[in-house]
Amino acid sequence: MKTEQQRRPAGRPRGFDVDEALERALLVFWEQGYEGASLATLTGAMGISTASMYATFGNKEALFRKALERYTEGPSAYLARALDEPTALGVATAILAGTIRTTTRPTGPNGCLGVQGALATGDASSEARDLLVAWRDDGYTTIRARFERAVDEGDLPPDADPTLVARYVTALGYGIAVQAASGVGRDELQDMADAALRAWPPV
Amino acid sequence: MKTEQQRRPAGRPRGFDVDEALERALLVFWEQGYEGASLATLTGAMGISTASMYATFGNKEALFRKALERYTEGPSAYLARALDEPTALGVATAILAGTIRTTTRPTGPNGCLGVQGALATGDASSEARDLLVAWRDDGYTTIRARFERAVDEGDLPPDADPTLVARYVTALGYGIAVQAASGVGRDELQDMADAALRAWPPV
DNA sequence: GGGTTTCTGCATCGATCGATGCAGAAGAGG
DNA sequence: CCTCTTCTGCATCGATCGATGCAGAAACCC
Repeated sequence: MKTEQQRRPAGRPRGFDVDEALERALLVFWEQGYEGASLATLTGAMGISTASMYATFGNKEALFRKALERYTEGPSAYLARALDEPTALGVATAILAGTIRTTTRPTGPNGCLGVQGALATGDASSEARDLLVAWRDDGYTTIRARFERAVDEGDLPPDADPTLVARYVTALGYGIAVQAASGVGRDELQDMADAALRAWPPV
Repeated sequence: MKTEQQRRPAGRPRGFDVDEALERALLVFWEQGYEGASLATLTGAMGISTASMYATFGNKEALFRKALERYTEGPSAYLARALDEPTALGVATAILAGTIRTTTRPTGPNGCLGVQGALATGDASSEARDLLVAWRDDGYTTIRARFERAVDEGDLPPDADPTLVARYVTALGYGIAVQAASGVGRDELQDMADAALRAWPPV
């Protein structure tokens, strides 16, 4: 069994780099949201025509889905790494620090794509909204599972509620994202996060 | 000087109730956001024609502005009331409880209009986005001023930073709003808020 | 009831929305 | 070089976007 053998297609090869185009699209979705990002703006930033976009990615919703995957594995990868921290407090600290870093990058959009990408939408964009609801729920569930493990390991006290702790950290992360989208600076948010985790765990 | 004398206009009187129409528009904006709410959906929910909407409110952006004012004085009025609580902890508790109640109403949209109304938008809706940025900043500034007073009164310890405390409470409020928009239930959010304020103040 | 003023229903505006069709350009395989 | 496959540039699709013009309907003042 060949392992992901690159099948070389006949005919004219693609004239642009798919990864780079997707990155450009990601930045547009991140900054303007799913509904606010028009095809004209997207393809303009991607440097390709609408025909190439449809041939390569399918449609706007599929493009958004792939941009979100790229976001998860790129700017939002701090989450997966944070879960490897040895202690629950370390996990929470890393999550909030990563959130702050990603939502307040000096270059690039402020805020979190998973939050501001499609928080409230019209009927036409309900699929994108549901996609982000599932994305956020995935993140929460993963965090909660990590805190459940912490309770089992004795890292969190037996009376700590993983659900509650996960909701707490998640709420702080979302709150940081919204404030970052409003222009609040990195240092101020980090000071707040430090204080929020000084009393640990929340019970 | 007459005090707001109701000037009776000549001609055909308006055939609908302005307050009720604005309430309907508010609910649409709340649920679908500024960009997601089309004029057709808005006027349909308001029960009036586009001509009546434009004659009465101006345009979509002005309608949104008035809906936001109504939101501030209605569903979001808990904020102003919370500031009257005698202690800083009471203020924070009331803010979070009010946020949870408003963002998880059994009937009506979930979440907070000020957060999900226009968090990220395209260029065409940047005015609405800026309006909500200012709205959130207003709320934060008011809360911070209240905590500054609490420090002066000795209600908060001298080493407490009103800026940090206000950011903390605000972040939790936004986080609650995002989770409510994702469908998280009222009780679960209230348990989280209770735990978050058990260690008080954050320093 | 006449005159006046305002509101409303309908049609429609130009612009933009997301999405396609098509013909020619471009490059790989033979 | 020829053929074949794929990609790209351009034009354009129907639908919907926010926003208006206009004429008739309706209700107030006198």
